[in-house]
Amino acid sequence: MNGRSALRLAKLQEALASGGTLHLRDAAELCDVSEMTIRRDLTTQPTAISLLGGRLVMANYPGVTPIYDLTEQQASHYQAKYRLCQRAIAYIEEGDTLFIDCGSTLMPLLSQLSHFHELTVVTYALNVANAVAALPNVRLVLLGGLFYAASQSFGSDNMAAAIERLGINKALISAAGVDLERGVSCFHFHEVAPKQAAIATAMQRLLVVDASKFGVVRPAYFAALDDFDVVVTDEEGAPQLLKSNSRVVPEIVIPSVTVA
Amino acid sequence: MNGRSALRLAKLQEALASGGTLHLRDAAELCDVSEMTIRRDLTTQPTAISLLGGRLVMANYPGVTPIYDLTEQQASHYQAKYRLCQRAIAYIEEGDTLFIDCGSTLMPLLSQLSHFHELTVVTYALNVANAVAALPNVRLVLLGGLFYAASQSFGSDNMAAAIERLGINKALISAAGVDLERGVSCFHFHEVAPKQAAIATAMQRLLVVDASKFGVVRPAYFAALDDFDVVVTDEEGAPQLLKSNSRVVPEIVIPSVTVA
DNA sequence: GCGTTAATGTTAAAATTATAACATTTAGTG
DNA sequence: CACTAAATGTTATAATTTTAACATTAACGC
Repeated sequence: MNGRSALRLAKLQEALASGGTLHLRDAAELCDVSEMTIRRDLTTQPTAISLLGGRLVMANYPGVTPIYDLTEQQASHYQAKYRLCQRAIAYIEEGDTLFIDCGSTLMPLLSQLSHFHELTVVTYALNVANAVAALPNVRLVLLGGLFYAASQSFGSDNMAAAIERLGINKALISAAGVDLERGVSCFHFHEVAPKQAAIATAMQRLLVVDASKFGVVRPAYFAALDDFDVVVTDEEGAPQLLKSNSRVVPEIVIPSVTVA
Repeated sequence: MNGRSALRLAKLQEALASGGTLHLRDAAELCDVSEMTIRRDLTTQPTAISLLGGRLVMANYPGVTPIYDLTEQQASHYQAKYRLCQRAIAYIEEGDTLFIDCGSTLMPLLSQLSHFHELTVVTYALNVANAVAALPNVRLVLLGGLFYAASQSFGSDNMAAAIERLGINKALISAAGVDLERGVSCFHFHEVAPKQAAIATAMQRLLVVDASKFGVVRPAYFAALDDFDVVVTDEEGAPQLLKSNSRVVPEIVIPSVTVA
């Protein structure tokens, strides 16, 4: 009977909603059925709950335990991101107030922040906030507003004003496209205001992008390349790539491009 | 050698920072050691990573997969919370703009919101935001500010103003203490401003508390009991309990207390 | 270099979890 | 009421994960 199966799953989902895991054994007891029935519910019905080594967890929980495992390839693709952030972290100093942009690029940076004694992170991204909230040594300021699921970030009218009120030391900005002529761009328009405000306020502006973004233009323009003090990227030939992909660029001076 | 173990864990933690799980096998390969060494790292060193059925997950991820399992007792204690929220949800209607307070009381309510077609949730709590962010049918407005880990919520100067700008329909407020004479109170002072602003703005004010909070006074007072239109609680004798625990209360009229 | 100790690897056994097959119960139908 | 089919339970078996013991390797001091 399909209906009862759905009821059980709803019950379990509600039990898991506030976080945590539930052992299959406990789940079975909670629903007063056998473990096998719970297993069958999970495989038969489409559900947000997944079974991980005998324990039920919410699969869709943000940043949480997704169904997909990081395979080796993903892990090595992660390596690239990680190295990129390793270079970026060289610019961070004790006591800094950092603006951290949304997206996945800067995520590997965050866990590294635990090595510092005291930092402040300003962000408008939920995934960034979650990662930073777990760090006891880092003060977190989240700029709220209406949530945009696509970028896991918030947008609001007075975000620019809120950013300008903060004493941001260094802005770490990510981008989806970088072109010498057409400038630096991203996908979502609501990201433009916070990025621009951070660039305007910060004492030091770092653009953190992997080389695959060079020569690419995305819908939302938010800065010229020379608005940044430093461009942190991952390939040796990145500056050349940047030049070759755009047309005429004699007068534009690339800032100090960091290449390990 | 302790140092290398820590290095490996750092590497793995960074790999997991952006969410996801890593199979023990892949973790071992990533670090170029045997699975056994990873196991030992995990048991020897204190770390935020936990092993769940052969997969590495971040244990401290907010609302995420904590190390503790919900035992039966916790699950049944959850039952109480769940029933409380079941009563609260009766007041929610299609299209509502809800203010959801911080704390764990209202968490079971959130997954129930998926049954509606369209809702808006306003909150200043990170755990609430995370749960709501996963719901495609609910618009999320997060009120940001400085993060307070103790209550998983944010505080800022202009939060009251931000709340008053929003058209909040119903405010669902939780509390740590309710006393007829001394009013409604919570633990943290930074919660007072948002709670009061929500109470001031909302068209309908619901206090959602289990009966164990009656007769209790906590440091931060934020409202009188009759500031609320509805008190949702879980025990039959709750209103009586409320009366008996305070001293003289002839003139105070308890609003419509919901008891199933 | 040698001996010592910590770190890591290997292997086998134990415990747990997953899968499959078949038995039993329950709900619905004529 | 008997019959059918879906749902659930039970059991055995396979696969995986965990634990423990011992072997091997690497680091360090003298």
